[in-house]
Amino acid sequence: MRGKVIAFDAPRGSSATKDRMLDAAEELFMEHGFEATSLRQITAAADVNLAAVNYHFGSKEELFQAVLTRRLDPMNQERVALLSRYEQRAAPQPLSCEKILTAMFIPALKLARDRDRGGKNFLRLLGRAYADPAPFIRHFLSEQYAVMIARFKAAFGRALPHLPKKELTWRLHFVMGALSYTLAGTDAIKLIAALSPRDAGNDELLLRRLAPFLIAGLKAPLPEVVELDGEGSD
Amino acid sequence: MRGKVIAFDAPRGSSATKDRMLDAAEELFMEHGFEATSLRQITAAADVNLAAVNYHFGSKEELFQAVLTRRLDPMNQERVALLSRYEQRAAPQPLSCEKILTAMFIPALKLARDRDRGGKNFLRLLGRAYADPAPFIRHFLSEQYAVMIARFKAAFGRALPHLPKKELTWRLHFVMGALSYTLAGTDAIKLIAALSPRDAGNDELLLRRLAPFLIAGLKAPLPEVVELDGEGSD
DNA sequence: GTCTATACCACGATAGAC
DNA sequence: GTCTATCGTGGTATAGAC
Repeated sequence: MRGKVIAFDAPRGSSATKDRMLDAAEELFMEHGFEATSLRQITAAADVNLAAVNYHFGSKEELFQAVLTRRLDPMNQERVALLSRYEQRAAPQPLSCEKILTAMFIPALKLARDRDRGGKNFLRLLGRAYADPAPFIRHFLSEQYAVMIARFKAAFGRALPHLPKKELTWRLHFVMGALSYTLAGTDAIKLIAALSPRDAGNDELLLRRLAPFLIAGLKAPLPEVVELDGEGSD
Repeated sequence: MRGKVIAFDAPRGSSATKDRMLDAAEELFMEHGFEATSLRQITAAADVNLAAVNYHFGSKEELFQAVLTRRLDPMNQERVALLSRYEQRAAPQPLSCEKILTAMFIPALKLARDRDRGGKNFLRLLGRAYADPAPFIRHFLSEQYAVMIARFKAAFGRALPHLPKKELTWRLHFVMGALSYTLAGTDAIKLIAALSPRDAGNDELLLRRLAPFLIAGLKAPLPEVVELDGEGSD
């Protein structure tokens, strides 16, 4: 049973067991978060021994990273590829903010719709991870996103030439924050269900509402030097 | 529940112990998050016995809620009070989005600056809690925020009369998300440090950059063809 | 190389002595 | 009110079976 009988030219040994662990871990991490999921739950669900996690991945943290990388890496590569395709098509003119944001959203949507593997709940896991206090998660994600973010930042810079670099950095940070938070939300899911029950679980609607909000924010006038607390109560 | 009636001006014995626990818990929860902080750390820092947490608060979860309530409740009450004051002053005209957002931000800033109590790091804890997967945290926060959010939603509704209610609900969700995420971020802190080292730890600058972004998003044009029903909404 | 059984220490919670 | 002792469960490490 747990022998890995691999037909054909399947790669060396580990893949069947490792994949079962990754699948089980992904599902449980999505449901309960990182800290609240125990290795005993994961290994029981995957029908492997408790020690298998440590053998194949080294630790619970590394298992978590492997779960994220498996889908995140291809998605970010696709984002960059899509952006490049759009740019070549529009050349020599720079892309619009709308188009750039589309290049970010479409691969995320594609992942959300891939029900076979992970499906939309993976985005929730990702959004949560993005706000997790654990230092190893933040560090890992910022490395995963570094290349993609730099690429999109350059594209937005061309689309918004009047915007100082500093300001663009901030606004991209806000964009990523709003996106992560929105995708992470159980709140968002409840909102969809409450506002239009027929569309519950429809991430496309969610992103279509988010996009104009973010684009307007990116194009917003520069902050004025106004006293925020110049309001005289007492 | 263990009803503990606190006297008016003579919080005798127990209060000191509870406050020490709250202070220690706040600091440690801020640093490591809820799950990653152990009661043994907290009780050691507060110099009380391990069982004291369970005696005074009932559980780790209830201690966490007590930590949040202590500062969150006054802050949200202040937000509502400030909004009412602005509205009375501007009557009969509705408040601008800028002014409404200011009423949200100022009490947060005030809390951030109150170094004696918690200081700015409390906002980080709050932002994290807002994205935490634990159901009890989400449930608790949505109750804490319910009144305040409803009040501000009505105000924004008057400021943006052309915006359908559904859309406003979504955009307020995005606003809260971006705000929480931004305040939660260690990333944001690093960003400040990287972009303008002299202003590291200055939350006011952060919010002053965030405000125009959010206001533009709130005023953004409606998303195209969102309704699949074909029914006119709102 | 893979996998299993098991031991280890830290965690949250609680009962009962003082 | 406070403390000690203890229980069940958590992540991790390792010795040895296949």
